[in-house]
Amino acid sequence: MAELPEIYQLSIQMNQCLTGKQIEHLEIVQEKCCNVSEQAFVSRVKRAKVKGVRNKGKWIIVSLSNGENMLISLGMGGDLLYFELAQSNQVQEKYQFLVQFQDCTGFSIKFWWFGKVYLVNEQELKEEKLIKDIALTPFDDEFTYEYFRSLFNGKKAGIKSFLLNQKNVGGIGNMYIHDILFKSGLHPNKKVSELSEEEFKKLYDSLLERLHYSLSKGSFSLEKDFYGHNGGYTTDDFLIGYKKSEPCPKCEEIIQSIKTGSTTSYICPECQKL
Amino acid sequence: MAELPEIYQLSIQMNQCLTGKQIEHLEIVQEKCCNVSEQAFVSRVKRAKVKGVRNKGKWIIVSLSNGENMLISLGMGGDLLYFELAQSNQVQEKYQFLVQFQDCTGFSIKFWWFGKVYLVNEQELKEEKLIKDIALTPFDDEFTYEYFRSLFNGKKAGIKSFLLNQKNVGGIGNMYIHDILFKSGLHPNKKVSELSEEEFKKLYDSLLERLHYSLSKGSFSLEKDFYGHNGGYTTDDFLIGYKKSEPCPKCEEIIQSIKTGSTTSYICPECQKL
DNA sequence: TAATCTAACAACGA
DNA sequence: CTCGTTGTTAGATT
Repeated sequence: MAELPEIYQLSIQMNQCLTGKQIEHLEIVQEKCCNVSEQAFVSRVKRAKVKGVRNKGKWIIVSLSNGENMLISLGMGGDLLYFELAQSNQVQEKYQFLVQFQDCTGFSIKFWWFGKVYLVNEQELKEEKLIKDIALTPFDDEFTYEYFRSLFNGKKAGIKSFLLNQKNVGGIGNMYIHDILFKSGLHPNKKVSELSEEEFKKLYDSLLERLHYSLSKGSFSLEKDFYGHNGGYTTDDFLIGYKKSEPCPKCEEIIQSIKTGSTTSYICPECQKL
Repeated sequence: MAELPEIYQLSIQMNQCLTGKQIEHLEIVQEKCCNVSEQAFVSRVKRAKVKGVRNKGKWIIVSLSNGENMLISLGMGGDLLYFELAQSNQVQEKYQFLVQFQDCTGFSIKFWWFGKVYLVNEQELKEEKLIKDIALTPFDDEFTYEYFRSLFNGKKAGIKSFLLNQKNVGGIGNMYIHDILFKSGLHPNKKVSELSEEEFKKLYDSLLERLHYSLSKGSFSLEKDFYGHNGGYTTDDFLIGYKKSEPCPKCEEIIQSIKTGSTTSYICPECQKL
């Protein structure tokens, strides 16, 4: 449940808050989350300063002054929280990973289920298979309609499967997708090869509208931002997602939850036909 | 229908017959079969001598004195035939590829569906993706029972799918497999993770027995060897393969043909249970 | 009848 | 709610 709006917001906040800070120490509670040992991790980042923070798809990349990069994936969700020792916002009780800066601030990460913090240098950053093939996100400037449309050339997957594939579009997960498809009038299993130009345009617009709308409200209300504040995009803002058995806001038909491959989908059987 | 016995026999004959001969000219009728143009092919092999011929799985590799290698795949079958100009065994009427040596002998290839003749140097030979991952064949000395048994560690595929995968075992196709599995008492879809040690041993023995037996009879009777002679392993030698509706030689049950994935399988429903 | 690559998809594990 | 790996399947190839 940390998709593009949440991750994007986090990376913006982290970039503003952490840039320039010097790493003092670091704690790895769960070594399985990392690609290197705690010892190696510490020795490679100690005394380095944060050069900047950005996102790539659902990943957060913390670049350091010495060329190292911390790659953070929240997996299925979790809390990535800022703290100030000896201030009101203390370190969260449980966490798997923690960084503390010289000024006694820092951040800790608690994964909900699976998460990762990898350390890679500039060269490894380019080759790291977990992130190298992640596509542009709808928040990127280059994500124009022409670009979006061209992604589909020659493809045959179902539209939901296609959009969730991070090699096609970065940042979309199984939460915002329901409303994006509903607003486009598309069934999750509709083959991309069967979409009309009209449908592609509607899809592009819905995609941007839903994600920007959530971002504008501070992202999802059940996730916390860097400072521990919940977002303002509540379940009331969902159009049909997770609204099983409720009436469709357009046609009053009853919303259904169906199995699409290995994920669940919420659809209006009247508005989204195959 | 050119599997290990046929290909192995061909490569032995070609090695004996062609080694030392110097290439005089070459003709590519269907350029799509090749990875380089006819012009490039000719210039890279002209005047080179045949250093040796061997097989890798179902591929035939003709190595030349100048470091070049011709990689031949008969695909689903075809005729690879020796000729002597001005002798009784003339060039076959239709062919897609032909090599002629200085002594007015040569060979021509007629694919009946898809086939390939690639030209690669020593370096490319190691990297060529079409052949680099092909596993040992049951005719290789290193194909011991211990080796064979170790292939299955941690695997979960169905046994037929596993054996036809050239990355596991080289040279097996959808013809000999029917009798190999029948003789082992194994259903094609049985998971390899569920095989007993007894079954692995029986499988190894059946595998070697069936393939060596065919080779000993000159391989399959509906295929021609390098000199145009048909093999002596006839459909009468099949145990149950292609014998739909006939009685099982062991238990008299009626042989069935079933769909297994995208291939057809012949099984005795009594002797080969899931 | 037969071979293999590819894309898409399902099941499983971490 | 994730993503990678492995295996399966349908389609295409000249």
